Amino acid sequence: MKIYPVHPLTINPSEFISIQEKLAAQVDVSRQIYFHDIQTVAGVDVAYSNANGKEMGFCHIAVFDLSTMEIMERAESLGHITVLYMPGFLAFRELPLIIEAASQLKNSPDLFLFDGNGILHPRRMGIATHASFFLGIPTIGVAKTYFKVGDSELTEPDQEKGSFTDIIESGEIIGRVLRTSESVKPVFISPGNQIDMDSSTRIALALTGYESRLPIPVREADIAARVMRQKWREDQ
DNA sequence: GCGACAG
DNA sequence: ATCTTGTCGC
Repeated sequence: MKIYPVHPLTINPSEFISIQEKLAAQVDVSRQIYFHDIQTVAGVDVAYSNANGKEMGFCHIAVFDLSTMEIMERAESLGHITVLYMPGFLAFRELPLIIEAASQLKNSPDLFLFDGNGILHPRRMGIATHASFFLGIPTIGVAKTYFKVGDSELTEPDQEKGSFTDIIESGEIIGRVLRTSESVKPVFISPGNQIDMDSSTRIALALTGYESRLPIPVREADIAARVMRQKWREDQ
């Protein structure tokens, strides 16, 4: 699929904030997207391996056909991770591998789901949002743990599947605490770009099965990335 | 200085 | 995220 060269993928940390602020001004989270409007969805995740001070990253992208929920295509990439993890700057750490894998996809998916946040971020520029500028396609962020932004407070949603509460900062809904299955830990949903909050919530819920609290594409990418790492270790 | 902290 | 064994609970 085509990748848009928004900016170099290897950047000096001193430029992280200015890049996020520049892109944040171009985010559009007003578009409604319905499940029946999309045919293929990609799940993305990165697994890591630390050895003698060196860190390797393994990225896997799994594309599902929504009509059959079968995997249509996969793409992978691996390489040394040079950027340290810092809350708020996950994209600069993982994007190089993600974009490398995405560029290998033969067909462009209709939507991307990420393990991490979208606009639920100090500068509304979580990894799902940042990635959308390179992909040119709607993205949704699905985080497993809460990333507190500003003075946003959490309200626990009901235990019933599908119930959610809003995460609000300065009057703006920037994310949702969503119970994807009854009585399981909730996930934190936020639109990445080119899609609105309600559509992101609906789609994330619709893509979640009984085997995991995570949407199936994200869960699949998570498992496959670990398999990549395991095979790599066996060859070392 | 202290606490918080997506993956 | 990753390092790691057993173990409490449905």
